[in-house]
Amino acid sequence: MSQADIVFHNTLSGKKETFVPGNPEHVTVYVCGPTVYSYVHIGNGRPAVIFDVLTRLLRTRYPQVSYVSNITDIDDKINAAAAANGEEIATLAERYAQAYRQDVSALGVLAPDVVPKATHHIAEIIDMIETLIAKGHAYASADHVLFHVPSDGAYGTLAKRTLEDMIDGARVEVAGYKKDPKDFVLWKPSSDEQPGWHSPWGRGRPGWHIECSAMVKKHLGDSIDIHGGGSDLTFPHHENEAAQSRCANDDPSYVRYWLHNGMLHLGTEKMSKSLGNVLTIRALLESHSSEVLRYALLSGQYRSSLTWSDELLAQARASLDSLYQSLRDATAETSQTSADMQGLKQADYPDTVVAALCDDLNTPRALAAMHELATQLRRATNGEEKTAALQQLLAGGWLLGLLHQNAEDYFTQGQPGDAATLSADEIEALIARRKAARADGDYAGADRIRDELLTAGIELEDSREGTRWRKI
RNA sequence: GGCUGGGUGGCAGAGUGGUUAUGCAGCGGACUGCAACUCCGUUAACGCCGGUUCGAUUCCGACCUCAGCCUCCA
Repeated sequence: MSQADIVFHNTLSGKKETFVPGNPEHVTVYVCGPTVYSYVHIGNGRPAVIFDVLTRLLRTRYPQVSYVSNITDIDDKINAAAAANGEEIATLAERYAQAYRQDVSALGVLAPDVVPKATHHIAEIIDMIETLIAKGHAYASADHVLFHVPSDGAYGTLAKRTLEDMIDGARVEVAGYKKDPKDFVLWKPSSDEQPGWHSPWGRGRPGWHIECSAMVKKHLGDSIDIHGGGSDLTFPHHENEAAQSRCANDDPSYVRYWLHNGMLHLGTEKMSKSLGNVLTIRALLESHSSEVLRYALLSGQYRSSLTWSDELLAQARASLDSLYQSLRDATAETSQTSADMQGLKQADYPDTVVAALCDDLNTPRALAAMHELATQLRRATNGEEKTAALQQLLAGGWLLGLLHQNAEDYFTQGQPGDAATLSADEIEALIARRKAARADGDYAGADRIRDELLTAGIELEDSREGTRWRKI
């Protein structure tokens, strides 16, 4: 019984294509991470979460998946930030690199197999630049090394624009040392204050794009299956990266599937560091649970833009609550969470969720399927049905990186920013007093206690088994 | 200006040439001392104008409009 093909929208063709790995025994994935000179914003979290779901899916199907996601730790903005607060450049970059790992880890993102950094790959970068020069695709000029764009016949095929298109509204600086205005920097000289490494072209540092080419080659090879990143990286970053790699590697199929996620918006505009309209993950975690943030990120298909707002977060929380509510009813006797569902057989993951994800990571459809599974679980009339539905729901939760908390804890521990101030013991004591009042027929007194709790952010749910509570 | 991708019910967001997801919210009912939870039922949509078709939200064309990239950006 063969299962559904995985289909991805490939930026290269502009179409959905069936995913056929170069080597089904070993699938290779590379995703561009952030440049670390400040805390990352929630927009940076989107590719981290999306491609986390991608690798979770791939790993249910392929025996080996190598996932590499870099951190850019050499960049003029890093230099500027370090200079601004009198800090060592490497210290600042490392501090924010660690913060990035913490932030995306909080979003439930599993660590990639390798998280390479540009500064640890200077030798590989220099090697690749030398190769490009030797093959006539790059040249040294005025202490710089430049990639000669017209030397690559395939240039522009990713971003789908011709050289003529680019000359039209070009805002490129016309540096005198460039043979062609579109030529871009592979290596540039450093002043004494700037970080630099010795090279055949003097002390200097790499340009932006070459690090990814070098790190992909080192960790995954000359040709890989999937390369992901934000849609704003398509041009020039990925176009340039692809040009470098295919010219240096003699392999025209540098990347078989290019996947680009859409941007997060704040209001009508893209969330962007340069515009300054960003919400850091760190700040959001002060008033929202990390899982709500992840749910919100998954509530839109990854290629579309997603407008980030308080309403989105409120709806994400309400929706996640409803999934946990069905788990709470079902998991009284088990401590299982989705974290226990890693590494199941393919067939043990729910078909509907898998099918949605196989269709170009359609996470909104996958979430819809999760809610349908939750409904099945609530409707289950016997233990067998209930167990089966529970397993399905939790297994789907694993694929999406949701439902890893114990349902009871989810509701009683509350979330950052909740109004609740009472301790569990105080709440239980009030519930006991209310129970006594009800037993005495003192409904007015019982309701007073319930209202008091509600004011304190605690909602009660009565059932035959007793009264339970949740923070709201 | 060039290139790319959108405009779906109160909100978010899938999908489809005819039976019209899912979540939140709303409405009616059941349950409850009353609520909450849960269950049952239910309202409501496809930017605009043409075309193709027995039939289009779905295909084609024009238009309006929004966003992204063309500079650092996930």
